[in-house]
Amino acid sequence: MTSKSYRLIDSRAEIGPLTERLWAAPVVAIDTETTGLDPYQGRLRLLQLATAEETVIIDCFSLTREHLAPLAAIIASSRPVKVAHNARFDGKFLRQHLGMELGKEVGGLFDTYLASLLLSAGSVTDRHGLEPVVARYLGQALDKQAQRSDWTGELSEEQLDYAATDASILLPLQAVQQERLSQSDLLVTAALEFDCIHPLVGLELNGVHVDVVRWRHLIATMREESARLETLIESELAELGAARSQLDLFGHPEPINLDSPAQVRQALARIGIELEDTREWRLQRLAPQYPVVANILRHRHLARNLSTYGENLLEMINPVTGRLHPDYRQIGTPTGRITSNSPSLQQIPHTEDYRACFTAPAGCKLVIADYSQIEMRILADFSRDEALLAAFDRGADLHRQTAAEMFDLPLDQVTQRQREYAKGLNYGLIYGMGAEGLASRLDSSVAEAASLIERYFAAYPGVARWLDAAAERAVTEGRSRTASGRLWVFRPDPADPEGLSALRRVGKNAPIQGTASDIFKRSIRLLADELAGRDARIVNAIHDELVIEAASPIATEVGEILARTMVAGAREFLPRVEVEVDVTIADAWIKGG
DNA sequence: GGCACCGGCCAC
DNA sequence: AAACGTGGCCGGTGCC
Repeated sequence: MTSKSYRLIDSRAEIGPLTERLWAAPVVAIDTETTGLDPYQGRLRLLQLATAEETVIIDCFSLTREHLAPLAAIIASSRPVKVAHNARFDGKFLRQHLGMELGKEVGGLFDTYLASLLLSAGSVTDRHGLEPVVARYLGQALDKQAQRSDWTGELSEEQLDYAATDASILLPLQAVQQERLSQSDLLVTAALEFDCIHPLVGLELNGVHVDVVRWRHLIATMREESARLETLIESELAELGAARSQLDLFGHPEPINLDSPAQVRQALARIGIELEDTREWRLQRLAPQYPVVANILRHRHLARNLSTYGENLLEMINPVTGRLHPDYRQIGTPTGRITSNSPSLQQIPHTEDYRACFTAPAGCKLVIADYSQIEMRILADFSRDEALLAAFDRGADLHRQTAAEMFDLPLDQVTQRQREYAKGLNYGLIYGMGAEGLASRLDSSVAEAASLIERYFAAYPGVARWLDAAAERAVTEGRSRTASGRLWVFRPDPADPEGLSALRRVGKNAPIQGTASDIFKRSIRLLADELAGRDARIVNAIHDELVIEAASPIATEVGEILARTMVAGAREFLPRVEVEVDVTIADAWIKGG
């Protein structure tokens, strides 16, 4: 084991010579130990650095930010390459506690965690903690027991051993993964991902500003209506003869729990409505006929939003910053999408009542930019469909155009509702929605739906060919790649009778959704570099939308930078199609028309 | 009391 | 017949 040869550094005199030696190394492994997971509340305890020649452990309780300052340039630079396992975590603590910017320069990082995710190519069973990754690529056992130990006091020999090994093991791991990435043609995607780490560190540390007063008001309004509906529903059910025979301790009838689908189903059965389940679409059909069903739907909507967003969201506000700092998973899906949780800012309802609560702080504006119909444009580029490319060339709004065709209207007579409808249709059809699915959406016959689909694909024959070929490839090759080369190896369940059709659908979707991720990540990096040095920062990232908080005087300029940069990011992967970005400048997270 | 699963529904 | 793809998250429910 190399771990015995570490050196503990706790005097500033050693930093200068160490820095000199590190500059000479081609690769430096880096790891940190902290007293918690939150960079705003936890402290940085140790900083470990390893090269082929040596492993050092720096005691961050003994040495200050000023003492360690000589290391900052190495941490930020592209050479030596820094290797870390989940560098985003270390990057947050390094920036917050030492003012260092891990991976600031393009090409300066190799993340063994992200590399593992890419190499696993969408496997849902592979784990990616350092221990399983070291086992997988080095065939070596790693003891992670000390990870959750107390790092606040005097450190034991075991803890220091652990800290040193965690860093030094990254060097052979990186070497093996580098080779595997090369063999699997994943180097371009890996570089794309590694360059995205530094911006995401910024994104997480920045967090997003919430108007707490407004949020509380929203919750209170919803609570009132929810309570009113509860009483109303109870009495409506009673009138219809669905009162429960069970009585509580005081002899009152036990109210049904509207949060329980089973109880709702039973209550409806007692008034003569037999349902397989109580999903929204079923209840929706009964709502016009039964006021009580409409009320149940409304109540469910409120209850759901209250529980998912309500008070919970306020509890996640960081006590130090007063802002929300979601955890992002940089490769959150096999297609490469970023996901976020605690809270997931990616699923806040799109209605203004919610979004208006996410605001720009005093002196700032929010600059909101999203790609216009990016997946349809990717499809146009991939398929080279002439009609679709031409539509984007002349700046057409594709969803509007589809609506015009469907409803047989001139373009300028299409309503917002019809356009929204057509949007669902565009995305539904390209990802394999069948005639049955469309018929139920349209409330039409299957034959009518089938002829509509035929008409749709006749208008875009290149699209039909490409989708067919993509589905076929998924079946014959069992894998797909995005424009950057991101790989997803499909592992269909052989026992699933619908497995083949599901595979064909995902074969159509994966390259498109995945390329959108590639583009988005490239744009994040380009944008972060453009914003460096300006009073502006990325505060939210939602698949194809970026939200920037910018000092009011430069908001317009930032808007222009956003549009230009996002188009440039897309251009790298889409040589054939026009790309558009919609930009809104506002005081809250509400997009303009 | 923790865990896994389910029905249900929000986003893109 | 909700099979149109990717997620996260909630409360209810049943199990250990």
